[in-house]
Amino acid sequence: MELTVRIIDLTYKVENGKAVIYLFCVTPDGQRVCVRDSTMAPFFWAEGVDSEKLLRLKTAEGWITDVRQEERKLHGVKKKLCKVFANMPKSIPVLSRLVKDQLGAIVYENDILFTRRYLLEKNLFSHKEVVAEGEWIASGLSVPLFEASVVRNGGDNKLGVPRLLALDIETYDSRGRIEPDKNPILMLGLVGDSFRKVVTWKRFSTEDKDIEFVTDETALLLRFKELLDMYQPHMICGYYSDGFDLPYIKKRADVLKVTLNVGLDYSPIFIPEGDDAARITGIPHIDIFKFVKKIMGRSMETEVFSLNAVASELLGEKKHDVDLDMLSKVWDSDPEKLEVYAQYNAQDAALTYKLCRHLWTNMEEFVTLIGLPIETVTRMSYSQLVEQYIFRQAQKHGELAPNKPDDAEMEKRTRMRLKGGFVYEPTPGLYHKVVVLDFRSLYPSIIISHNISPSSFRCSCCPQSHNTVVIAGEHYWFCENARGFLSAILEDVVTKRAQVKKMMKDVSGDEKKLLTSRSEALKLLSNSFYGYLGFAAARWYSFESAEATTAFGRQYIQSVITHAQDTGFSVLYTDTDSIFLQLGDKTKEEAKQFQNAINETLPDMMEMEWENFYPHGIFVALKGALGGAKKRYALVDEKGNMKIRGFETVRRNVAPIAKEVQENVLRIILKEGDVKKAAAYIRQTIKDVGQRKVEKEKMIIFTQLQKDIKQYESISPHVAAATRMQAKGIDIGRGSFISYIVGNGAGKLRDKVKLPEEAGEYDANYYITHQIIPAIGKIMEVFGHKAEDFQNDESQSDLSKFWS
DNA sequence: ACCGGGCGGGG
DNA sequence: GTGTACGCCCGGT
Repeated sequence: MELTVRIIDLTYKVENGKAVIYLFCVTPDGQRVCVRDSTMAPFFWAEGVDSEKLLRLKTAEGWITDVRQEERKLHGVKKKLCKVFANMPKSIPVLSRLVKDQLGAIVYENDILFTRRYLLEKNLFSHKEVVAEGEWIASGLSVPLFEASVVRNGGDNKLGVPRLLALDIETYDSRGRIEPDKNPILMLGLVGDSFRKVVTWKRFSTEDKDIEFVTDETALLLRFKELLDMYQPHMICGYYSDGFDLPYIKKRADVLKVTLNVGLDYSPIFIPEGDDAARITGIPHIDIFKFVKKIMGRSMETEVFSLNAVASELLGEKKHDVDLDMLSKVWDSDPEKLEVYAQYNAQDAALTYKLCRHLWTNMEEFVTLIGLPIETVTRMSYSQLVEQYIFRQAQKHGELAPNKPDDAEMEKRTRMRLKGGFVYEPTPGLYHKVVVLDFRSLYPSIIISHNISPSSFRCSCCPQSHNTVVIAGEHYWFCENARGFLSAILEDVVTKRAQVKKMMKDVSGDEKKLLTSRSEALKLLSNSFYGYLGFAAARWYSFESAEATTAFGRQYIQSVITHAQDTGFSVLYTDTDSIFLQLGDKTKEEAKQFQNAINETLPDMMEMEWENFYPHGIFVALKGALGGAKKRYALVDEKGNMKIRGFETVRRNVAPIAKEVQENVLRIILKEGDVKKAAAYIRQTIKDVGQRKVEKEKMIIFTQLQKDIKQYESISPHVAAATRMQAKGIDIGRGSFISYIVGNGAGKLRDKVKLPEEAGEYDANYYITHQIIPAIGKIMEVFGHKAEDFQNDESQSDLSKFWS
């Protein structure tokens, strides 16, 4: 019979000396089943050795079972190879080493995980339809088992919405230390589809029917298994559950000698070394933290990936505000107060559940793009995603995967330094009628247009090619006849994305969300190709390709600069892929004509886009800053929107008054074009601050403690504030938010720090010289003002009256 | 500038 | 599991 299912997880076992694949699957109606396939043998490739010799090779555990002659390409070059089959996956590293060392052969693809090899060889994709031919057999698993003689790709239909369960635990902790061997799990929160539960083992009165009491920690662990068996999740998720929740649960089960055989094959939770994926056989586990940090983080605002920060940004929802450091004390001596902690626990699980749902389409798009299981894909870095994607395509094209670099090669590669994009430094000043144009996806489009690939680099057929770029006096050219493998793949990704974007125009709702996620996944993938080429550990590493990509990029932007100047535009600033033009006497229409003219000279894949037109903008010098010139400008468009880059307005540890003054100064200059008014406004504000007419609230500096108070060597203002908070009985540690005011008084800054509620008068002089002046100084210097102009005038003498 | 080491998340 | 994260920040030189 035939069975149509979607793979969600897979593993292999050795049975009677043979590797057997177990595919954990979901049927179209949501049943969990397992498909067993014992038809594939592990193999690797060998070059430069004959079959006879190979077949004689044998070790105690491993031997070669078969050798077949086949042809494959490496970087486009055809090779005659031996496909070497072995008795077991684990024999592969041993045997391939012997083949290399004793027989002098070159070996390829001898480090491919067996489950990945299986999916590649059979062209199967996780979460997409697969068809198995075979029959149901007696199952030793907790789900039905199907023995397959054939498993094949069933098309592009995808997994429906899976049954999901989020988990979170609260633990006893002794003075902030996590000691799973000593301290028990106090609460277990589970949230699923119309499912919510907190299990705990100390009784307190509550109205919440989702809170369930058990006798002790052992009972809590057993209840966890029961609930898993009852709910039958397709997947489970947690927040940093690879590094905390699941290892903790596993450890407690070991300590208490509880059999926690939650795997669908009755195996226990598997915790690897380090903080890699915690696994439950047959139930994929997603660590939301990992996926957010590695993949989604790039397109997010937050720099902190705590559950609270991530949930706030993505869901607009926060964790419950409870004092977690008190949990252990409350547990010991005041259990009636435990309810808030149970609610906190449930909320954490709920946020994790919602995040997983929110990010589902993003995760699934990557899964169906790469084809590997969700458990793997959600933990991969960009370069791994690119590599796995290339690997899958290589298979289709009969291309071998190049070997990973050895230690010596790695070292060599890490020392290489890439020259980046071209920056045309702006002259500080106020500018009017600024047009910004930028290249759409500059690097991907260059790689495609110039056929940049290891296989097309310095081909022998077109040395006179005009597809050449010169780097340090050397000619780099790429073939004009044969399509390079990597650039062809990348073109395919970009083309797919264009199709998806086209489709997006005609749909809405869930379908639109799906296509948006697909487009984002394809964009992230295509934008990562360039970085991948220069990534030291990459199989398809090509420093020349990476170098050529940035070199062509510099060439393009420089030619745009020249062209712009020849056309009579004044170039203000450029960086890598964007150019800022001053219109002067010219019109926007002429700038558009210029843009069109540039586009006519560009290859098809490349395009200069109209970013925006800005009536006014200022550019500020950044002398003395580390790392050379940085973007520091402010522009205002016709709708009045300000585009501000590189000013400290965004920084947290600056007083609101300084942010306010800076924003207002930029607004007055950009929108009203009145520098005198801005200067007058600054003088007035400084005067007001000097006379303390500006309210205290605007002087509160807000920051976060990066480590525990004791660990600070020097007492900076925020540490002094933290110490004061601690003295008041507030529990302060790493991550605590600190707010303070610099008060009037003598001595060092740290002696003047006051908490907002205890502060009397603020130190006006400090706020003027250390907050306001730095925020506007660089801007006003552009207009010939010196910082002292604002400090030495009458406001300062007014201020002096208040000095004691 | 260049490196070596340590950390993130969780309680 | 046919393995050995990775990128950033800090402090020292």
